[in-house]
Amino acid sequence: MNLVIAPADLTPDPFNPRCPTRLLLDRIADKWTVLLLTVIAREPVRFNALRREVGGISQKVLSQTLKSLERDGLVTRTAYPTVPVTVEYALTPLGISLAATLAPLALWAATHMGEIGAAQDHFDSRAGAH
Amino acid sequence: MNLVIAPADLTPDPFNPRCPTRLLLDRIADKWTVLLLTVIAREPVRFNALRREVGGISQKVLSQTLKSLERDGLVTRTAYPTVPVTVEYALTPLGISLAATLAPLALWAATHMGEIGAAQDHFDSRAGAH
DNA sequence: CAGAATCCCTTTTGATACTG
DNA sequence: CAGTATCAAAAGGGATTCTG
Repeated sequence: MNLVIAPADLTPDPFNPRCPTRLLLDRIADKWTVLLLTVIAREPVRFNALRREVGGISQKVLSQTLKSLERDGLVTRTAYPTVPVTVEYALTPLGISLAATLAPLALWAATHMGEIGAAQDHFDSRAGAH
Repeated sequence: MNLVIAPADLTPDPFNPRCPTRLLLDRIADKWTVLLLTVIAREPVRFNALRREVGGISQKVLSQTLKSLERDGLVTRTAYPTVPVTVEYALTPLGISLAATLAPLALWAATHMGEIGAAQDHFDSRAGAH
């Protein structure tokens, strides 16, 4: 049984640490990046509003992550000269396309996380059995 | 006391640290999990072959990650009583469905990583300009 | 071959305090 | 409001050694 999830030329060689998939994963596979991307995708949002929406993230980490996203061309940062200053984060077209690619993941999670939890319980009960 | 659990939604509330998307990301958003999933998806594979295919991963981390994947019900581990023993890892149906959901990401990476690199160069050159 | 165990270092993350 | 600076804690990850 051989599951082909993409044409041969679209499954880059993990042999090569420089394959695009690895480069992308090294960038977005952290605790917050994907989550921030999906939240900003809903609508442009300000710093502290974003922080409240994503419960549990510290100022520092939010700031760092947003800076990385901006550097990667996925997010724009717009400062308005109000008093006090307000800053709005939004997705770039590139960010929109990545968020769209990531979106099915949220659906998968909502559908299948229960199965994962059940598998964990089963595994743990068997491990503890002896 | 009447607790209403939100129905499965395409955009779950990141407000709640227990939303399925966050739970899934906390599990798979690390350096190797997604990569291993996509490699095993191609065909069942043995431990050291897997390690060679995914260059750069240590025995310890490969072992740990595979154990987590097995615990989550995403991967099966089958030991054959050969001498020496051979162990084959394959995806479960759940793992196959997750790998299929993740697959478009590899295509996105192949298509757009160049743009991210260009954005980084642009950002860095502007930052260094003053 | 397929790991488990150990040691150790690096990166990530968080808490707290302070600034324009 | 939107951050930065600093310190401390924790997790992640790697190199090496050993075993059934």
